[in-house]
Amino acid sequence: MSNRVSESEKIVMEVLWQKSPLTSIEVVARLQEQGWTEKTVKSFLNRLVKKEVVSFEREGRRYLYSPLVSRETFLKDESQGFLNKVFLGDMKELLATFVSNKQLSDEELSYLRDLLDEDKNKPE
Amino acid sequence: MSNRVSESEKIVMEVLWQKSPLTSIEVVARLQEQGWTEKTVKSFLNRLVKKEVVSFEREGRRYLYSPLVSRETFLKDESQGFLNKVFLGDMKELLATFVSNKQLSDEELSYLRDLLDEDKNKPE
DNA sequence: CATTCACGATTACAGGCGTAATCCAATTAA
DNA sequence: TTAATTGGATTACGCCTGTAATCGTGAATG
Repeated sequence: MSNRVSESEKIVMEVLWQKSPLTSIEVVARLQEQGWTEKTVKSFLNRLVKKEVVSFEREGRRYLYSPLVSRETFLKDESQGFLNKVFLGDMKELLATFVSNKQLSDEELSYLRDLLDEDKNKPE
Repeated sequence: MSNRVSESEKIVMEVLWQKSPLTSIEVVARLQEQGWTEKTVKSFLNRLVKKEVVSFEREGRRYLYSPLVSRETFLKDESQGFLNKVFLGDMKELLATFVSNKQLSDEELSYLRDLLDEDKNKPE
């Protein structure tokens, strides 16, 4: 099992989810525009490997890093955790909070309706 | 401004949101069933006061604690933060993740539809 | 009054996190 | 071949968190 992925670590994961495998230099390149230094990114890659959410294979003296968990799995787990921790598992309250409070644009609302309609017709 | 409320600290907030003001002993009472010791709860109350999310007033030698932020505000902020950090602000992806993956029961689905219908008829 | 409680305040301490700097071995350049 | 470079591994370090223990003071008790 793997330890939790922190907020900043997840930003690194995001890069690898976009494209992988990548060398550390490539990951650094994609992150330093956002103010991250090479050292910091390398540290994160190390921790992520230790946490077993990122793997690597040697390519000469470099490593090629890849995510070990999919973004979908990660998002699903995070969502479940958020629901449980913040909303005490009360899905309705979570939905109400997102839907009201104008946190949804008209377009998002209609998108959501479509989602629900699809879901309604879904077998099982 | 106030520092972030941690996960465990939020559990203490939850108690105060249910009823307040409460003395520390009362908060302890409501939490030790869940394995928290008196010392730990007191520490959390202290930190929450320092973080300016809980206030107190003296009642003799005791303190009466009250939340300074409402549960609604807190949930809304947390939701916004979650959306931004985990889903990179992509509300549609968040919704899709919750709606699909069978994270919604039939009842929650119909509740959500009702919410949307209400919202549709809402002025502004 | 002297001693003991009760309670909040202060201090503790290990592990995680953000953010690197330093170390070391392999590689490439001089 | 020796020096400089490169890249991962190890170490650092202060702040936050979870989880208390100890301190100090005022109150209750003997």
